[in-house]
Amino acid sequence: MKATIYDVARRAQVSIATVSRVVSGRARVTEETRARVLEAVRELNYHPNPVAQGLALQSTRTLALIIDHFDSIYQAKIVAGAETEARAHDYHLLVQQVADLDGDKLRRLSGRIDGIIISGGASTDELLRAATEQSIHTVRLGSLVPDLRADAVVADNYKGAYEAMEHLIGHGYRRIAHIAGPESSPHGKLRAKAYHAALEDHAIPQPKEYLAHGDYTHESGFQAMVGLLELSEPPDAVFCADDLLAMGANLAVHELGYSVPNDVAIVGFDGLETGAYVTPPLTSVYQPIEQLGRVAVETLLWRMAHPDEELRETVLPTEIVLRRSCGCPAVSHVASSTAA
Amino acid sequence: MKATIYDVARRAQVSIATVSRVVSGRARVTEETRARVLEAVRELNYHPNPVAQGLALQSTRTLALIIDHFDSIYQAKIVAGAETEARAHDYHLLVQQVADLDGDKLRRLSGRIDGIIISGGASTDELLRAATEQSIHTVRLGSLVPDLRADAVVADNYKGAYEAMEHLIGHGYRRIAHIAGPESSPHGKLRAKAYHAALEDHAIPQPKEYLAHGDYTHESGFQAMVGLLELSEPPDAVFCADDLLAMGANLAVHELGYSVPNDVAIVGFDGLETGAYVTPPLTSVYQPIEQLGRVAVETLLWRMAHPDEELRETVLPTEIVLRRSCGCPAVSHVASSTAA
DNA sequence: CTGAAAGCGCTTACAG
DNA sequence: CTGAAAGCGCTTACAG
Repeated sequence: MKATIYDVARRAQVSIATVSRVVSGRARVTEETRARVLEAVRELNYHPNPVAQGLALQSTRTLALIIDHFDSIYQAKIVAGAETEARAHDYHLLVQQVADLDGDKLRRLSGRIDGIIISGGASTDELLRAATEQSIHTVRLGSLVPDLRADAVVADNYKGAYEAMEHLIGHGYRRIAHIAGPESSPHGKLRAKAYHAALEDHAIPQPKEYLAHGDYTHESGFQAMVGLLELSEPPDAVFCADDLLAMGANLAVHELGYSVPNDVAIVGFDGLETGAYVTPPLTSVYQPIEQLGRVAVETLLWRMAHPDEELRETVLPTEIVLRRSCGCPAVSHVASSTAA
Repeated sequence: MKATIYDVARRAQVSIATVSRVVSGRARVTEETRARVLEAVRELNYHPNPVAQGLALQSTRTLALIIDHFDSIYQAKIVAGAETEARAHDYHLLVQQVADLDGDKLRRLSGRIDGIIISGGASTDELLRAATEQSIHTVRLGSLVPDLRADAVVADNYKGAYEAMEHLIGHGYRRIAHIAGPESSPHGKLRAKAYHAALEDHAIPQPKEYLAHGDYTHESGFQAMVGLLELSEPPDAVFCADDLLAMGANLAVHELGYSVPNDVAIVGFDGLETGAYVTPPLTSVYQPIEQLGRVAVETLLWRMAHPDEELRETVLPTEIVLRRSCGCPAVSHVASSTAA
């Protein structure tokens, strides 16, 4: 029922080679034959079978996006950006949830894709070696890693976090705690590093108890904050490694009868829209998540076209969004954001 | 560099047919040859090329998930569920953002997938006709539609919304408003219908001004609530078509100097975890979003195996999660939820 | 049980 | 410019 290139050739009285040429536009064809072929194509509603093309061309025109778990708005936005950019270039996007991608899993996937975008944490040394061997181009959602043959796309985690800290310090807070991400998070590590550096640079003490850990969930932020508030000298400000932690922390402050930002100020990271709707609206470091997905695809496509260029790392700027949880007297929950 | 079936055959001293047989396990082979082939497979690290298999078998073992835009936690969870289930059956998942999928776009996709899961709103009459013509199996994330040849997977929107209304009525509220979803949302329509029915059944007046509309964003919920509060007789409770609307509405109440739930109670829909972390924690109708994605894939796979069975609609139950925005005196932001 | 061969639907040197 | 043919890497009747 589905027309093939043979059907078109027969109807247009030409060979399949000619049909292929006019459909692909990759070679000169007489205007007259071309018209005949096009006519047949339309009549039969012919569309080349992409699988057959894939076999002949050794290219699938599909990319894979690999992230350990698709369960938060972050992943949704990465997918949104990546799919949009892929589609703009006539590529398709496959998604896969794999935390521990290895050479073997990669090999099973490799036949159906031309390249992969992989969440920073899962792109291990072994994996990249395997990818290289199978000549699968790879871009990391994360920083460049020495000796790993993978381009990188990442937000400026360190700088963003540092600015958040300077903002808190500027408000006059001097007992600043940090609820960090899990140990396994490369981004989290950079944000924690900036936390320490900013305090150090401003000669502000940083007691060990002021460093707590969560796993990027609301509840872990809640728990961490409870711990912080039970300290004999609780912090007067907390910088959280992401907005979910910050929202959890914020509720904990309320639950224990304190107030944000009067008793303790809070700043998050990600700049999620939802942060504008908690009480008080959450100050946060915005990172362009959807754009990260878009640029990752862009980079991958570029790499596929230029296999021998040197590694490229794209660092996207962050921007602090001032709302009220930091102590700023904002006019409205939306108007005060500096980000577009 | 990548081993093909020919390489394996040569090494094992058999024909490619035999290699295919042992690798696929679809036919009897002497234990001895089988061992030789397996040995060669291992040595060469052979994995069949899925594209070639796809061409030969006329099946790609990949499914497409089509939703207009991947930008909220809802879509992330659908992807999570769908990909998990697909992977469990050795299928892959392609995602695509298309609001107005039509026969033509479908045809371009059809060569690379065996079936599609499509967001309710986009599965029009025309589309389904096209899908049927191309014998592409389709499952709707939404209700069954008369005369449309597509299985359906959906949460019990009507019942969930009705229960939410009864809960508010049980609290004693009598001026209950509704912030509905956009006109284009099938789910939204059902929730609005339940709103009206519950009031009707309890002989509670429902002034026109109490029906507002949003587009499932925080900000539209905020604006709608502002409008409601400016009424000469503002509502004392508001049922929102989703949690984002509810969070926006909640902030609006605070911004205008009122209190939730004392001045106006709020109930949302979706039961997002994040709703537990606003102030006050949001009562909501939980729907198993990830499971919707999982069951959609399950249904699609079942349909592919049983093309002639009659249409199937799976309705998943919702469950009201009592937190504090409705007026319930909850012990903790988490402990009071009735949902697991 | 095993192999030779055709077929899945394309693309692209190679001739003419 | 156009066609015949080989090739992409598999699967599966059909013989033997």
